[in-house]
Amino acid sequence: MLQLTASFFQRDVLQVAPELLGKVLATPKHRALITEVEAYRGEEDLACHASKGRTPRTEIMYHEGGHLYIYLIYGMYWMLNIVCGQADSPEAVLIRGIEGLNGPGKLTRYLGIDKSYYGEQLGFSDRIQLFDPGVCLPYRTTPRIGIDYAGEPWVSKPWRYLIK
DNA sequence: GGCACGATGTGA
DNA sequence: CACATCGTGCCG
Repeated sequence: MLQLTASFFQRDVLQVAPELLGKVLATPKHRALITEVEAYRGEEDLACHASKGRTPRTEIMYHEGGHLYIYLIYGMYWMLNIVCGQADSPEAVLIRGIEGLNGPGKLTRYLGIDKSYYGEQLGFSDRIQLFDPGVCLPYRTTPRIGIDYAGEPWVSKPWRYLIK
């Protein structure tokens, strides 16, 4: 199976996100199909952490696609994101679900992903890789979860993608 | 330094 | 529905 590398992610996050469905997320101990993702796109997207501008936390989102953006939420759960797009265009895909595990916090706990993965580069890492089984799966979209605070139009953008 | 608040999950 | 639990952004 071919490994996904930088160029795959260095495109508009809205194009990359649906294509991530069905890709295989691999660590030394696990291997699982991605079933659900969400797109966060640019400083103008008030649901995107980059809407607060460039900070130590969001710094990696300003790098070119292919890096991992990891952050802690509710003091308990590590969120796994893949940076997309070109440098200085802060975009990322949140991995929300893998086969057999729904929920972004559950999958990182299961895979053992934490802050130490921040900035890791897909294609160069030996702790985490993404493979392409070469299939395109039918999917549906919905608004993103848990971002009511962002308000319109962001709360209504159909930027959550799930395998049908 | 202090404070409010989450891109969540669990259990009553 | 309550709440655990802590890094981050923002204010002072």
